[in-house]
Amino acid sequence: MELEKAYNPTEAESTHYKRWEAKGFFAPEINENPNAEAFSIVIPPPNVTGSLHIGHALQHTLMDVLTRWKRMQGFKTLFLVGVDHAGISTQLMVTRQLKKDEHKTPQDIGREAFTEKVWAWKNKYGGTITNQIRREGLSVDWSRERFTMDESLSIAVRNVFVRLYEEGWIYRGTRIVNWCPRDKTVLSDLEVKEETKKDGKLYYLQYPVKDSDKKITVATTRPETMLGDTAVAVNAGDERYRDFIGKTIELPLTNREIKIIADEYVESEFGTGAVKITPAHDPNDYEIGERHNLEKIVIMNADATMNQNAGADFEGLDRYEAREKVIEKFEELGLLEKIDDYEVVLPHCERCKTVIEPLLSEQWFVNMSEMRDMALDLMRKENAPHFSPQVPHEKVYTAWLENLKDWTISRQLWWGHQIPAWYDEAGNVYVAKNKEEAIAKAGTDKLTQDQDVLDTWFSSALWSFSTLGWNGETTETEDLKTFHPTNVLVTGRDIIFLWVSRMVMTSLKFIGEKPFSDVIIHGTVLDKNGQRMSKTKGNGIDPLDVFDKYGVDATRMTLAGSSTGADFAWRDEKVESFRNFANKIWNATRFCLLNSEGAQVDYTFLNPKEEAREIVRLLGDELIDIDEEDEEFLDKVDPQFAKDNPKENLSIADRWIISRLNKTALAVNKALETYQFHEAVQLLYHFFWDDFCDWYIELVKDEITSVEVNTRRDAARSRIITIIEQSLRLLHPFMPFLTEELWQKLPNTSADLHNAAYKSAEQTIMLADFPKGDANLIDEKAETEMQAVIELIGKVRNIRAEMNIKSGDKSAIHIAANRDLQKIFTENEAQILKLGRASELKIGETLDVPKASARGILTGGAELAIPLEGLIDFEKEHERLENQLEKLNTENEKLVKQLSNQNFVEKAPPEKVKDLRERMAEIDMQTITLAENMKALKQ
RNA sequence: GCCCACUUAGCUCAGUGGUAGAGCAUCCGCUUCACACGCGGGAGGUCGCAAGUUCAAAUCUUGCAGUGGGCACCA
Repeated sequence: MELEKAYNPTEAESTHYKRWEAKGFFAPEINENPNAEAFSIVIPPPNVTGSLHIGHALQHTLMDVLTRWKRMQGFKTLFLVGVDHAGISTQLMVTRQLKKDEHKTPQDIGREAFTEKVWAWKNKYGGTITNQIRREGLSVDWSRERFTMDESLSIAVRNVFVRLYEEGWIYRGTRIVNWCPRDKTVLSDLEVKEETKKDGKLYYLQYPVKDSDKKITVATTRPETMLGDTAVAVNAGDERYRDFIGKTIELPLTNREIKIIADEYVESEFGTGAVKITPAHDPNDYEIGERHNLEKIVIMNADATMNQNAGADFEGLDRYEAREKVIEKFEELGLLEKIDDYEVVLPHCERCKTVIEPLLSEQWFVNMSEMRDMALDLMRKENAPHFSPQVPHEKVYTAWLENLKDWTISRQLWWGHQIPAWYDEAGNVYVAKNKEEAIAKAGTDKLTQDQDVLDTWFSSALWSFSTLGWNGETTETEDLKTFHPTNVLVTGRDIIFLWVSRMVMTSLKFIGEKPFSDVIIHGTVLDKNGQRMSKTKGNGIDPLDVFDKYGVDATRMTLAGSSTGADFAWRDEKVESFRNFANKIWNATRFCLLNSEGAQVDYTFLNPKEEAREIVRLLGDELIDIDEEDEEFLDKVDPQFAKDNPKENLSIADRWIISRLNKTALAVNKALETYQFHEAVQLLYHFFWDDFCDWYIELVKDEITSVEVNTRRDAARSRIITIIEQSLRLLHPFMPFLTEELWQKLPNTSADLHNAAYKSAEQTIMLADFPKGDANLIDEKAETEMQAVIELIGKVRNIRAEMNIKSGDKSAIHIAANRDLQKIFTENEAQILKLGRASELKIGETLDVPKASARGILTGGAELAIPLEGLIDFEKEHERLENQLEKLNTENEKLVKQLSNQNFVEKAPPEKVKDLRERMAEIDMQTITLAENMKALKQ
């Protein structure tokens, strides 16, 4: 079989996903093992209006890696997908569309027609994000796809609302809220973003005191609110104002008189020490107003224009026009003391960036204290959920809960879950899960439903269980039993409060258990200059462009390979290097397939001990007395059998790569267990590229490509192809498309390679058993021996490069070494000759080479020399050796210093001291040899 | 104001109480029959600054500086 010369992701990406989805591989039902342990993840539902951004791609990759990994391990796996109705965003988007297409506002067409339009919009465009999720290769179960406004999820919302209301935790009240004049809705504190405005002003207004020629100066950043003032407050301890307390102010621009009151809140040192009090337009003033029973005058409309309470001169003006006019008038009256430059921090609507107006308004709230305590208890007693990284998220999460305020849940929108509260003609409220029940409660059918909808996060808060079938009426479902609590939630830190904490609270309250065990908080993808990506800056990275350019798998590797939890700057070069890696995998496989005649994927080629155990069984235990832990055990089984059976005839390189493979597999599993995705990526990258491609393939190349047909060659071919097969499995969770594409091409891959839970499924790598790694196959001896070979070849290459020997010129290699090393080098003679581009290898106890030789020192006291008759530049060689000597000396100095420190020798662990002594002995030996070599050069 | 994180090679980032790592970039050499999206070989860091703990600190502690983030805010 011959593959294209380079991996082309497009085709693999378009074919495999369709098949996986069509064959039902993503659904948990594919798992045939009735006792399989469950593993579940729910996706943080992206906005239905949204399209994929790079942050999604990161988050989704991590979830899919975990899911695919667990699925391959035989877990009954559910990766639940769904989208969020995203109240405000969606409503704004459709409103914009309506204006553009029909020049109408939602009010023009009415609530019913408008929501119909939104549904139509949702049905038409809502699939954008889900199609992009398919493009990413996510192994989500589409048969369980959910939408926050699905019937069952909506029922859940209403039931939760009713129950919290009945228990007294949801209430309707009049409070100062965050009002967005542009979206014309209230927002929760979490949807408000503070921004510093450097060119703000602080206005000093003089208020005349009644029956006096005195004036009190108040400072304010929002002078227009003075039209709603109902008091001036000072601190009772403030000498300056003591006599004014209880007196009356004639409030300019209005016909009102307001009192001067004393309140602790006022800090005498700040401003003028006197504060104008506007209870209807400032949260602190509201508090003061409550304490002093002040009138609350609302002076603005929903769009932040002034209303009639502001007076005829101001009614209809925008708040900023009103501000100017108030100042003008104060100036005219001679009551404007001064205007200072002042840095103000203003709340903005997170979505539309409009300055928030604090406004007195009647809204629905949830008092979270009970659920908050449940969540805090869970953290205290079970340390759940476990955040990863734990620092700083656990602390931030806990601190936020501890200071939790009531949650404003009503929104003045039409798109969302309409609040299940009805009012009779007298204005009495009846909260019920539907109109019929409300009628029953009210005893009349003359009811109107509350016009507002719930905060989008109210339904999201139920996501972990509402998606599994719980809706308050149906409270036990098979899915809930099987998949709840979910295992892990992967999300960004910006929604720890908005979503994570609220899911914990509602889940504890309504299901009686946590929604998930672990929370992985991933980092933020920044642009290449380390700046946050934003639409306004236009510095965003479109993942779809990256997919097109480099392939989905390379993108996934890049994302998973970034340090878990840390922010990182996006670099196309990084994706490029993983694109190259994908191509490397492609070509390594291509090479093996070009030489795959007679080969088959067969794991016993990689597990000689397992095979040998079988031999023992075949031969009968009584014939041989062996210890399976014995390193030389294979040889003792039956030397002749081993010789005849190529499966047993493993070279150092074979045992080495098998050892490396198993170490890697063990480490990858461990890394994933602790959510160290980048660690797993590094391990796989280096195993495959450095160990497997750079060394193993090169070492066995001649054997594999031999034209002579024999069982030994075929065994080598099977071995290398089996290593590829195992590597592809390890890589699959990260690079699903490439690995499936190649796996399908390997000889002899079939459903037999599946995890036992998927035996009936059609063959696919995504159901293959994930390699655990076998500690018994780790062969430290082979690794040490291989290290010696690698070191030797490296030294030879180094000499050849530094001495400018042409790659076509072959030279002899002379080696002096002890018996152990001699044996290793002899066993690998062919490979050393090939990779060292050598004509001959002379191995002995001592070196016997001409003066015109380049020398090298190896670990373990071995030396090597390359005779370079006529080629050697003595000056250059001397310099090269001098360089090496210098390095050794530097290291030696450190060691001498350390080892002559009595404290170190006495207090450091003996093993450490021994290591250093050995290293020093090694250096001594090498130094002597080097010196001799240099001397020899000069003779 | 309070809290937190980060500061390691030119760039982007790993990393562990015990001789500093990767990718990219850079330099040298290779059309070596899987791959130039490649191969081989180099160069490059007193691990932000200062002090402390320790036999030993890039790693732990404290302080400082810079950068970024969160929370709370005074009219």
